[in-house]
Amino acid sequence: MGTHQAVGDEPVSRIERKRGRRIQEILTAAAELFGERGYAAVSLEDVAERLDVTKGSLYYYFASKDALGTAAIETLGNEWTSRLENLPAARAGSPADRLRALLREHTTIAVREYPAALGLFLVPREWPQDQKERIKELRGRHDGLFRRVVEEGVATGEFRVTDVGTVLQCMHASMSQAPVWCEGLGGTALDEAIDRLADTLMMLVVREP
Amino acid sequence: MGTHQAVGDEPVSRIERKRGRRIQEILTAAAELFGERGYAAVSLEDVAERLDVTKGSLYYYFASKDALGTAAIETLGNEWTSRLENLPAARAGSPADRLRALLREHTTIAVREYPAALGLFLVPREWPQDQKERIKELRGRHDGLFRRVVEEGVATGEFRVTDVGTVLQCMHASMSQAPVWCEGLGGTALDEAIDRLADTLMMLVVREP
Amino acid sequence: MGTHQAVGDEPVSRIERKRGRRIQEILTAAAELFGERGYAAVSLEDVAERLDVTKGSLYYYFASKDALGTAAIETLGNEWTSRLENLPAARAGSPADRLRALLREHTTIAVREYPAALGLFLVPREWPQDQKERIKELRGRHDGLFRRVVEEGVATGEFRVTDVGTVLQCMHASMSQAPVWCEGLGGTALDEAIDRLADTLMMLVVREP
Amino acid sequence: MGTHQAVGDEPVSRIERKRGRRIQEILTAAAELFGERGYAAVSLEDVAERLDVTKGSLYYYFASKDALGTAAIETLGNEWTSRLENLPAARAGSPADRLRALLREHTTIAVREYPAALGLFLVPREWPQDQKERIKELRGRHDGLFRRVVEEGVATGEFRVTDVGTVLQCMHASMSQAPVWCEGLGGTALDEAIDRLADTLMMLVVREP
DNA sequence: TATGAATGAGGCTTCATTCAT
DNA sequence: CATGAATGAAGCCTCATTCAT
Repeated sequence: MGTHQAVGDEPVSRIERKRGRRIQEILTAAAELFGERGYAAVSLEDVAERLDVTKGSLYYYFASKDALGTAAIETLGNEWTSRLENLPAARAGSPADRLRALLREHTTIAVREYPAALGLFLVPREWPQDQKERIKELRGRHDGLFRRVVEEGVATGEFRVTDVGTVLQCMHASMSQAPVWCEGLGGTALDEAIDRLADTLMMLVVREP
Repeated sequence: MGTHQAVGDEPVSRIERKRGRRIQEILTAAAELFGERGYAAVSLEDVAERLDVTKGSLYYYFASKDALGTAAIETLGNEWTSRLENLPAARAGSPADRLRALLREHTTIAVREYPAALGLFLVPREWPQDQKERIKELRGRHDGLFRRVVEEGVATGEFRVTDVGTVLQCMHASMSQAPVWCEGLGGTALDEAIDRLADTLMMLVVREP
Repeated sequence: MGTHQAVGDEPVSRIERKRGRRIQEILTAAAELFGERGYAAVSLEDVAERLDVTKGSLYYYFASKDALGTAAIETLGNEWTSRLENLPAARAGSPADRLRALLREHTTIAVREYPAALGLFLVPREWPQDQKERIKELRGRHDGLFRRVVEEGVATGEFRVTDVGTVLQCMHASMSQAPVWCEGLGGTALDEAIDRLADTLMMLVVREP
Repeated sequence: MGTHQAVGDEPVSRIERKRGRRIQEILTAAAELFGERGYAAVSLEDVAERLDVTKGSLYYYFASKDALGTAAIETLGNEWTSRLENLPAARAGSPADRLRALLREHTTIAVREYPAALGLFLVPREWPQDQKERIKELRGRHDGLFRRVVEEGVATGEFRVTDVGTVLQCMHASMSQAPVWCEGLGGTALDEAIDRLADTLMMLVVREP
């Protein structure tokens, strides 16, 4: 049975496109749920219910819960990174402007669209060993984005940092927790909170006049 | 009978002291495991095994897994906070010195002694509602320690911050992730990593000359 | 998904009819066992074994042991009452004839078909509170059958009773114990025992010439 | 260790008398609880708690829960029977008067003092096989009391019955359920209910003028 | 493809029982 | 005698997984 390639590269036939779309739906639902409650606390029944299908159907697309989990993270990570990569404000301007844009966008996505899914990257503790590797890879690519900007700022003398790696870790950790702090906030208050976070994190690369 | 009071005030008789000690053993083991893998991913079997007893025995001391979880967090949080409160270097000197001392000690405890337990405070997502309240309380007391120093520094003009609340959140989030980054580090490398983290986080309150 | 509605109104599709049949099988087995040994003394393992399935399967149809218990009683009670309601001999003739017919049929069902299940109605002591209400309702409907005949007999002067309610209670209690006395009896002896019981209970409404 | 004779004949030494008294306390508590909730639903913890001792202590007096159960029933049955045997009104007068006195007293004990314990005799279904035998014996002796009076009444022509055995069964069954009907009744209402029951059951031996 | 059904392992919890002190 | 502690089997329940249709 031609099953379980899951996240293939390019769907070709109409039927495969449909399959690809279905997979995306599943992954989206799964990512949301895993993010909301954590991997262990989500059952396939939960995922199936959100999609209005039966548990069994999921196995047509994914070989196991673990496989679904891995793929969900992967999809999520890729989409996220792509959005940051394609953010216009992050591609031009001074390193400071670009970094702030990245920080704001990243936090906004976290808080607005995947209010919980960020925990997935942050807390690989509860994931099976297999997935941990995958997650680290994804984070690598993700971090690369920020790293390039920071290093460029350092190179141009615009930034001054204690240690690039540590700074990036702090940024990531802080943004990942944003959905938790911001729980319950909305509208303007939320925007302001995001701004405050970005401003605060910019302090980590600050170069005083 | 005399079961399930768990975290009583002060044990009196010899027998009660013994009981208290046993409870502490259990709580330590539980806190470690919950911290390592998350609440949902830890079974009572796991806890029991680490203590080399049978599952059933745990129920002699705790009425349920939830009760054990709550107590584990509570104990851990209290001990942690106490240690920070009693840290000599955190009680005298300039706000900057005291803050750095707190940051280093907090991170050291996290990395060295409870390499995993910090996640408990950080990720309340997956905890039953009951516990969430408790965790928030504990964090409040914990955060208060840092907050006082930061606010004092701001008052004296020694610190300059974007926003006290946000700064504290970032500090906490960052330190909580330290055990994950530091996984595998040891000896001098570990000390240096902790130093780097403290230095980096000090940037958040920096007052330029 | 389509789980746990258990005792729906009328099955429609073929698949739902099949589900309904399965549910009935389970309920029958459960009612028998609960009746034989009492609610608390029966494990789902017992029920499953009698059906030659695994414990877990039962949860596909019933959300809990309590739910199964409630449904078992409900089904049993309804079926029982229906059979009495539709008994030809209980719908025509003098009250005395009809009452004796009811007594005999009721006892026969108890002894022959649900040799044990009667205890379910009789001993609500050990049932969770929820079920107690349900049981009382069922008994109400059930008792109504007998009550109508007795009251009619009293109205026509054919019967003379001390107190209708008390008489009904005695009848019910006595018939419910019949399976216990009759344990081991068979064939003619059993028929005679049932006759004797009916005759004896008729004494409770006797009107002397 | 000289344990587990449990219900010995005559205690001799002071120490054995004390032991005997303790045993009686335990048996009383146990009988009450078993009667209230049924054998399976009562834990030794429950029994111990009512006596304000620890579970373990019970094993000094009884070898097992089953042994305790058997002994509890035995004690209860014996006491009950003795009280009926010694009832003045049941030892003199016409069979009718004596029978009515027995019925009333029996029901009164059931409802007033052991509001639930009667079920123990009535529903041996849920008891381990061992106990069933014992219970049947006890019931035999118990029934003998009623039987003698009924048979005497029949012999003198004062009573007319369909069948002595059946009549006795009905009486017993009906009285055993009394605590259930009477649940919630009190004072005069309770007395009246008991009277009604006795009057109703007297119908079973009625000899019309 | 999808579903309804079933399975079996594992998790939480209770409880009769044992035993050192 | 009595207790505190521990055990292990058994019970309820969940859930990932499989499979016939």
